[in-house]
Amino acid sequence: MITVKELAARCGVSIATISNILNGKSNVSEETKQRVLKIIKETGYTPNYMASRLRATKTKTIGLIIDDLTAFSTPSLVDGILDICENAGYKTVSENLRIYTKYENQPEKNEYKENLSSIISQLLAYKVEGIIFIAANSREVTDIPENLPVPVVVAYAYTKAASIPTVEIDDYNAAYETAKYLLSKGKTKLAVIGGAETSIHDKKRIEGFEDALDEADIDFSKVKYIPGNWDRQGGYNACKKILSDSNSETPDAIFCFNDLMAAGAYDYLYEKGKIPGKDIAIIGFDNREVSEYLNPPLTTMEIPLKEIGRKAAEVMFKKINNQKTDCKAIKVPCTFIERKSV
Amino acid sequence: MITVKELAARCGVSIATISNILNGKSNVSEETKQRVLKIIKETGYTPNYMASRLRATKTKTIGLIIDDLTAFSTPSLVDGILDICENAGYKTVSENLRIYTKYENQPEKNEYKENLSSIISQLLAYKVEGIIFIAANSREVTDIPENLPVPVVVAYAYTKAASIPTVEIDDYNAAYETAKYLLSKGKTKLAVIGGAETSIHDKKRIEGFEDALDEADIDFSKVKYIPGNWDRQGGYNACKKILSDSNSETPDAIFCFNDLMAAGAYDYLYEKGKIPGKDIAIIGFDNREVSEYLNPPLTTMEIPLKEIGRKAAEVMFKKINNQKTDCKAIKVPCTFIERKSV
DNA sequence: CTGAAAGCGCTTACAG
DNA sequence: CTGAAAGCGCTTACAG
Repeated sequence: MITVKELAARCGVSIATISNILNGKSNVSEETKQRVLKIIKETGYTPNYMASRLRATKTKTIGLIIDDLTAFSTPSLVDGILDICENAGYKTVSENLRIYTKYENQPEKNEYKENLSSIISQLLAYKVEGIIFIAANSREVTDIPENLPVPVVVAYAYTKAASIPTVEIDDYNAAYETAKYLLSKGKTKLAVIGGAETSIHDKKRIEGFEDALDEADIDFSKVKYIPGNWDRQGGYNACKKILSDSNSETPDAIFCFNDLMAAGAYDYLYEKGKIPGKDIAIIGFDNREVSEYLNPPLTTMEIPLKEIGRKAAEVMFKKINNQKTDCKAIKVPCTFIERKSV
Repeated sequence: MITVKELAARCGVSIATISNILNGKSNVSEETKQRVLKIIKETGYTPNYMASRLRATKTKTIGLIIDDLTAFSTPSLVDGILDICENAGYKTVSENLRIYTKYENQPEKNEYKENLSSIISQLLAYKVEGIIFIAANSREVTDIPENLPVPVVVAYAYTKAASIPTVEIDDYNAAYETAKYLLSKGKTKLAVIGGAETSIHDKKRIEGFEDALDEADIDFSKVKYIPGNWDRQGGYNACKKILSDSNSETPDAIFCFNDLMAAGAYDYLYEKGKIPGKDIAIIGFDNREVSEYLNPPLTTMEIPLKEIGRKAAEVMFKKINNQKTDCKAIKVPCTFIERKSV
């Protein structure tokens, strides 16, 4: 653990000069610069970020606040963010709230809010130049103060705060496209297994779905919508409800708002001796690993997680560099993955 | 961003007293302690870790070095570690090497080694009390110096360094149990789809498998072993090889060293009009999400990722507290998950 | 182009 | 029980 002081002694210069070289200041002669750089390499000296951050104003680091690392979406989101940050020569420091384990996935809990607020303070003390908040799932995030001294970007969720840009998936268009696809395959008797009625995803997707049907002059009011609680069992139950409703005709396609519920629909169909993709078309959402292992492989919408991460970081750098951004709410398009379930 | 100085002024005490209170020193009168604590709460003061870590010797923080956050195993490992750390009142600071994206998963690359070494320096500058290294997959890790001033623990991989404890899955026993299970189900013509011949996993598992067969007086030399490169396509290919080998009889069970390869074996069986679990028993490994969505649901071995994380952190705290540990290489047992594929 | 000095927000002996 | 002072390893005006 060699310090600037020792390094300076070794190089025969002052610590100020070392610092200037390390920070790319232009006021150092090429000669001493090279000499110092060489000795730095020899000694393996690494500056102590702790110390420099305490003093510096620009730290070239972004703070990451992570709702929960174990959310299936989080690692890829973070990876996309790191991609851009590293390219920009920025470091990253991350804090994991562990909302699943510690707060039962309830951001409205007081302990969660307190933790979040204390973590924001920490990050500011760290002199981060910006904060990216990474939600475990799409929701309205409400507890980030608007008057923070650094820019904030929310990834994978939404916020009403006008000063906080958000980067999300484009639920509306994803559902719109899905409906179009189904129609193009001659499916007209449609049903939807949603996540939860209160979910933002559900609302946006239903809008997109409805608009596509409208354009094709199909009566949207006839499509059955049953929420499936985002899990396999819920998908099973919803599928059961849809198929055993004797008041309306059996649908020829079911759009499930995630792959897990689609798998639940598969379960029910198989149980009834029906074959997904043959007797009834099924479409999923997320393109989780599971989807291509289902039988038949599930046609689904891929969420561009890494891309969302990248975009969030890009918006952050625009803000940091004071570029004009009219990007309050960026929507990243999903990618349709056609497999065998339609 | 109120500081000790302002806080001290507000409380009418010195900054030293504030510090003593915050660090639980016993040399402060109960009265002033309560008064200060109250004002801390009112003002929402949070100490600046940056500054305190620069000065303090005991920082109550553990450094985490993560091979790659996007490895399927990493989030749960980290979650287990955090569990124990938070219980112990320790914070955590993590660095993501991104070995997949940046070094093509090749730890032998020089850039990887340099990055690792610089990150270790950073963590030491951070005054972490210990470092936990979290591998993306099981391998021998070679580039952690033995003479670090703080204890190091390696999770999910192995190292020869005598001073570095490792926490891994118990491959030997997992395979031993699997073989026993297969035998108990009357399966005697066995085959194995391994990962890679050079893999530590393969070696240990084959040992366990062999010992179980020996005990049952079954000739191990007759079991076909084909490496499947850990992925679905490889599993498919390996299964094909096994079933089209005309020199030996068709096996009645195939043990695949991960779930993905088991899925590949499923693929091949279906292609040949055979039904996994009925015509040929298949067993997987990992208990990835995929396994319970396969048709039929895959019998497999669950890797106790969170538990490995917990154990690694526990060993770390033993080391930090100078407790005797004879735990050079801890093996955490896997959990057998019986489903429908045997 | 170079260096002496002040200071970032804390902790740690030490003196009282 | 309390506080003044030194110092952690840097960066930042500022003077030369």
